[in-house]
Amino acid sequence: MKENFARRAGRPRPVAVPPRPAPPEPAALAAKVRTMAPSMTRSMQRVAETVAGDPAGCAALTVTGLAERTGTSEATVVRTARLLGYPGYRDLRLALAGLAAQQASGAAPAVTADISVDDPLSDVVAKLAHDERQTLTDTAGALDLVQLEAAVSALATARRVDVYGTGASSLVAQDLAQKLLRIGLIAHAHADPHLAVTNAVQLRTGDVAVAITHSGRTVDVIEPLQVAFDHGATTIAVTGRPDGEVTHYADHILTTSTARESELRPAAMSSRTSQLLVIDCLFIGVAQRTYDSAAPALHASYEALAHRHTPRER
Amino acid sequence: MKENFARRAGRPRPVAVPPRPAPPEPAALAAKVRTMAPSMTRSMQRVAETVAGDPAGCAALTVTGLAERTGTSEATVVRTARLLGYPGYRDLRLALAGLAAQQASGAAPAVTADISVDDPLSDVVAKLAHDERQTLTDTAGALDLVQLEAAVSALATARRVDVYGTGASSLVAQDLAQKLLRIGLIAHAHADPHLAVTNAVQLRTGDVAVAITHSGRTVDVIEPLQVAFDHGATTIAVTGRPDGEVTHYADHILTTSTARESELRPAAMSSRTSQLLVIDCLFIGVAQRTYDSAAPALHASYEALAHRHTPRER
DNA sequence: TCACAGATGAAACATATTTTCGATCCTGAC
DNA sequence: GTCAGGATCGAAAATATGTTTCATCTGTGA
Repeated sequence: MKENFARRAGRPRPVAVPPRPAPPEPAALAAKVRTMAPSMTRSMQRVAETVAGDPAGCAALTVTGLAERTGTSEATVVRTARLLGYPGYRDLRLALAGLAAQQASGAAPAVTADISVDDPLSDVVAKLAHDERQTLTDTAGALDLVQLEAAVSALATARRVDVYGTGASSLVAQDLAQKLLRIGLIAHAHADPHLAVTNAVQLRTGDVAVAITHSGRTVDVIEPLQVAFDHGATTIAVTGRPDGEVTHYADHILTTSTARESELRPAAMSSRTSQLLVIDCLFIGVAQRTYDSAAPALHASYEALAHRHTPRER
Repeated sequence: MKENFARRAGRPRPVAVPPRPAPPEPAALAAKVRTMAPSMTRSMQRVAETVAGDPAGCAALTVTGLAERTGTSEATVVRTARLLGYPGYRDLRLALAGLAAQQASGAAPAVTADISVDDPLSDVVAKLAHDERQTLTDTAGALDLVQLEAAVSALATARRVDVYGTGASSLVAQDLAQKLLRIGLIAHAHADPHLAVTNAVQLRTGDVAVAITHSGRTVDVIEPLQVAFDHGATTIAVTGRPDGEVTHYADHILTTSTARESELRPAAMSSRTSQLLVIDCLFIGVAQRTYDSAAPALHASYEALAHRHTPRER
């Protein structure tokens, strides 16, 4: 377009700045259409209305397509675009795409409902993602930084770390243990309650036991924690119920948040997300405090895994 | 080429999914760039980064302009657009305009600084939560619903389900298996690659094998999936690399998103979040389709656990 | 070092947009 | 009624833009 002017300038014409009275608008396009409508010719009005009525659809059309759809010609479409303040149809189209995107992103609050049996998969995905995001926000907001700090300090200096979790929480427990192992700590996750208790007996002052239970009332997790507590270990509870029985034997309590649940959305989902966030915070905190040993350890474990991958493709 | 490989592995596969199911995304473009970046050539990466970094600016450029700005050629720009899932540059440009509009209209601009060694814990919590939220949004936006639907259908009617995952992904694999078991499916997670292969041999048509690997190149996971594939099972890959080797043996590919990573924030974190979301979607989808048997099963497993909790307090 | 596969850009080619220009349609005067 | 003058409009030419081809280049493994 710049080029157009340049080339066209076959005649002297000094440096006259083009009129350009209206800068291209972002989204107030419908308004513009309404203001301009009276000064438009019939065909142009048809184009303008079509465009204002279905930005998304029109953004997908070429000049020719839009001309056909409105029963006019390409020239008219371009003229309309000019009248609306754009240098040409191309730019109108771009603005249209923007408008469509805005409309689409604005029209997404309908996912707060519960997941039901006949929801299409697209809704399931949106709702799940939304819920988990909500859970993360809640958890992060409710985390007690003082408790977290204390828990991190205990872990960072621990001689040995035991983690207890059953059912869905056992995966979280394993995750924590795996991560701590990777930065050189001696950590173990116990899913079997008997072994957990057996091992808890070994713990003493300076060791750390972590119990992960959403309900705060899971016997299989409370028992080993109590044993560890009684043997002098520092105990940490990660639970959704800061008043649950598990907290009786916990030096530090980290509260995970609870989201609304339903038949199709069992507790495991959002509580797991919440627990994992807490675990990650613990891990990063510990890694920071033991950075000198953690960094090489992380590197080493990465290197060790490399050969388990097929050679690069590309 | 994906399709080629699948076919080459030679076995009568009835209805293949349409070759180009990837629909152009509206706004989850930065995410797409990140997932695809590793499989891009240098010049293409330059283009992708430029585009992701300044959507508004790039939307104003023509192919030639963008080629100049990135120091590449028009051909490369078009190739990049194609790789990102658009039919051509024109459509990428349109998407860019949409993205720019969304960003401009107050949508949260990415303010993610990296986590560093001396961040206070409060920052760590906030950054982690923010990142995971971002990951969820990206994953949900990039999930291919057609593939998801197909995967769900396969799982819902499966005689038996095997899930493969190693390292951090093994936890996700276990999670999926646990969940499916709870709604009455016969599912098993294999962390040991030998046992996984041994068991994969048992699979046949009507069975389903799921491989979970972020890198898409984890041998221990690819091998059992290939065995399952060769034995006629329906295979599903949950991976962050839609072009990884694992996809050669996958009937359905579910792409997890990749977030920026750093020393203190190992891959495991956001990829795990992403994988779990996908897993949950699969689970809910299956539960919906098998509702009549799933609902009582869920209830039964809940009841069975009740006595493992201490009697209600308060 | 060589051979090869893949990456890259210049230029040919195809498509989309803009402009030109003549046909048509309206309006109002006679 | 009809005719002049001007506004409106679209077909098609002219131009810009996007896409494809193909030869060259670059890096990699034997």
